[in-house]
Amino acid sequence: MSKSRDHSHAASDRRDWARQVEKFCGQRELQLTPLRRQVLDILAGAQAPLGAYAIIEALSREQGKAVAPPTVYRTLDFFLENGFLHKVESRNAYAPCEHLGRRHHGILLICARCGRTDEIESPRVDEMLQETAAKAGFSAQRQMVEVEGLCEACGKAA
Amino acid sequence: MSKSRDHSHAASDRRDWARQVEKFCGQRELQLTPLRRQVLDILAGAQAPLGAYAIIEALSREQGKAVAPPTVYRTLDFFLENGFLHKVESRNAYAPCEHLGRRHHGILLICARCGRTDEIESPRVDEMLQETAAKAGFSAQRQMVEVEGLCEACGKAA
DNA sequence: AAGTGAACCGTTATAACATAACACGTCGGC
DNA sequence: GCCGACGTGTTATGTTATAACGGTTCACTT
Ligand SMILES: [Zn+2]
Ligand SMILES: [Zn+2]
Ligand SMILES: [Zn+2]
Ligand SMILES: [Zn+2]
Repeated sequence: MSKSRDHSHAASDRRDWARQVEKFCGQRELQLTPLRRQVLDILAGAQAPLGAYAIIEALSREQGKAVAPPTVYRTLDFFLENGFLHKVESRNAYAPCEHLGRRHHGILLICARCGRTDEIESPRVDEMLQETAAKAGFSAQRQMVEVEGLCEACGKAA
Repeated sequence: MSKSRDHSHAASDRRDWARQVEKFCGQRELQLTPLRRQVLDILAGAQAPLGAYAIIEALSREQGKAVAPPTVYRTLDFFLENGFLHKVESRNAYAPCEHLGRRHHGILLICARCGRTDEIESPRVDEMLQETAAKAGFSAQRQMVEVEGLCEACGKAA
């Protein structure tokens, strides 16, 4: 079934992500505290990027008591700073980085129908973007590329 | 001084934008009402993309009484739907489209220092993005490309 | 002329997203 | 024992966006 390079978003992928984050934290001496692990699991268990408040709700359910926004935002900051997560700017949501450990600019493919995202990398796009910006006298530092459309599954369904 | 293709963001550019919007509304029988014209002028008078609440404040000042959010958001929707404005997703702000009348995906260059934006077009980037997405089984419909860095002026200053 | 519907705008309230500021506990170095 | 770094809890607030309802105008119909 699975080709060498697929974009299936199976639960196994996300579990993999969680394991890799764990590994990275070990390597870099970052503290993967109980709270962080809990948020990690919530994110790993989601099929699509979650908003901060969705995480707050999930966490509150699990803990049986209300969790306040700063608690979750701090955790998200930790993940973002360490490159474990990308913020989906057009949706105010947070998606696991699918290329952990590689220095990269992600390109996010966002399905308009099912809401799932896929992250791809393209050095060529990155380069061309740099160049194109440079032609306008602009020196690029950071880039955000989000593409909305239909994922493979939803494309077939439609 | 000015080359055939510059990105100066002079006040004249933005005034030009306002005139063109006016023209388009005439051509397509879109109503450029007093409220819309007022918002248009506020946007045209800004040096950098404005947030909705900045527009609300400007409008409230001009009208001498409080203007409520829906009033402005509806106006923004009108401009967005007709392609007069781009939303800067990474900043929750709204920037004049610098390529009115052309069907295009804008690439926004956002200066981290002065906050101004420049919109450029690149069919090559667009194509490559389409292709790259297609390779992942994804059919792209809309794309948001935002690049943060230093504009020409700020680059020289630094 | 009265009736109808679309487009626009005002108004109130609320939802959704995000951060400031301060307090407390733990742990490791000194 | 003291200190500072780090992580978390808590309260309050700031920022961005939309829902829902009402009223006016105007073009079009009957
Ligand atoms: Zn990534
Ligand atoms: Zn889909
Ligand atoms: Zn444009
Ligand atoms: Zn600048």
